[in-house]
Amino acid sequence: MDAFFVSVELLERPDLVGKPVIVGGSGNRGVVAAASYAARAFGVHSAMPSVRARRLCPQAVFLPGNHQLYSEVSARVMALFARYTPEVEPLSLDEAFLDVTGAMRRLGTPESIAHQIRNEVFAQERLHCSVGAATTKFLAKLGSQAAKPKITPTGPGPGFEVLVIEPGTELAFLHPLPAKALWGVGKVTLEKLQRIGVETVGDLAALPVETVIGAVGKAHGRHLYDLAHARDPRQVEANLATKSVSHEETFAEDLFERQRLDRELVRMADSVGNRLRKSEIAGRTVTIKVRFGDFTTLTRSATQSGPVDSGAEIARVAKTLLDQIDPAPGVRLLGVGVTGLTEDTSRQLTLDLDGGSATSERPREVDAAIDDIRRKFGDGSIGPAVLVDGDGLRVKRKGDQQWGPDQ
DNA sequence: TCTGGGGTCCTCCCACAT
DNA sequence: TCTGATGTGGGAGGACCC
Repeated sequence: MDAFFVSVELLERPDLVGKPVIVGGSGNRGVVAAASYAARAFGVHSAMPSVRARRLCPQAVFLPGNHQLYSEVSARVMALFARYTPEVEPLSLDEAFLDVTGAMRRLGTPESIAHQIRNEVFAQERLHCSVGAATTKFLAKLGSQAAKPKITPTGPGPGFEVLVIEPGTELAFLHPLPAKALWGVGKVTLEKLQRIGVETVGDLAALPVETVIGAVGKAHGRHLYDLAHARDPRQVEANLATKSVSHEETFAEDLFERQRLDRELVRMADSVGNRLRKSEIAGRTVTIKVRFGDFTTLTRSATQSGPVDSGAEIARVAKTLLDQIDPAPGVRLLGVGVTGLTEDTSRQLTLDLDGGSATSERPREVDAAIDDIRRKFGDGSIGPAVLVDGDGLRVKRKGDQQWGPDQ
């Protein structure tokens, strides 16, 4: 999807079409989630600190973003894709891989299918998308990027809309591209590659694989070398299992008090537990993440004997992990996550070696009752008592603060 | 310039078992 | 019984993606 978040917003705000619009965090610690093509002409791009974006383009209209709405639109678009092929692998809210091999006899060439999808997405959602078609996922992705509208100083120019990389032409397309275009080449890897004289994908492809491995490591080097030769054996995989569920937040101001941090942990653990139970999964490893004011970041984790999905249990483990960290320098970001996920949500019975003392474990019925109440009356209807303050109960939901704390 | 949130994957180190 | 090699899982950190 092209400038997805912004495009969804413009459906509600047609008065802003053609103007520089930025979706993202408005606060001093926020970042740009998406920028309209008019804003991009000023050098604004996603992941840029909002402060800088505002400096580059003071006339831009900032919108706070609506993660829930984008998820709903995304789900409808993904459902539309599924009418073409069951092999749909969502990559994010606004991107997906489709394996249309099995649909070609029914629907025509990949190029024809791509146009049909574009037209149908626009007819249904009034949103534009760009499509790349190729024999591998990686090349299809590069194709879709190349097909997007072009950014020029005078505004957006039309793109290819659909770009097919025909079999046999892969290397001619790939090799002139900058090495940064390869999946897995970010700032650090690019510097390592530049040290051995690599600027383009073609430069990398011309080197012996051992040289690439020497520069960036074994697994990474082998992978990049293969991509540079247009070799990408990964299949489109529908129904990929989630591997972790987490919630993290940057605070508007650094926090120093342990009591306040504990409350935030409970809030986040409650959100993570809620999402785990909604997905009917549970995980054995609880991880906390702490980022200090100077941006140094620590993680601490603990693996339990059995899977957990209860907010109270996750919070209990998270608090013991936080005991290992001194918050005195000031905590900028706090996060809680669960990994080692399994669909087996049956709870491990533990030996109570304390002679029957009360533990934090509580019957599953309590969580089940909470879930029922939330289904009927909304997420904010019930929650841990510690989260009740002057404004009532405040719980956290995914996407509540997607792009940084508000102003 | 000053850096969000939700993820995945890889590497290194260490402890422990074989 | 001790020692070294090897495999494995957990923990921590980091790079990268959208």
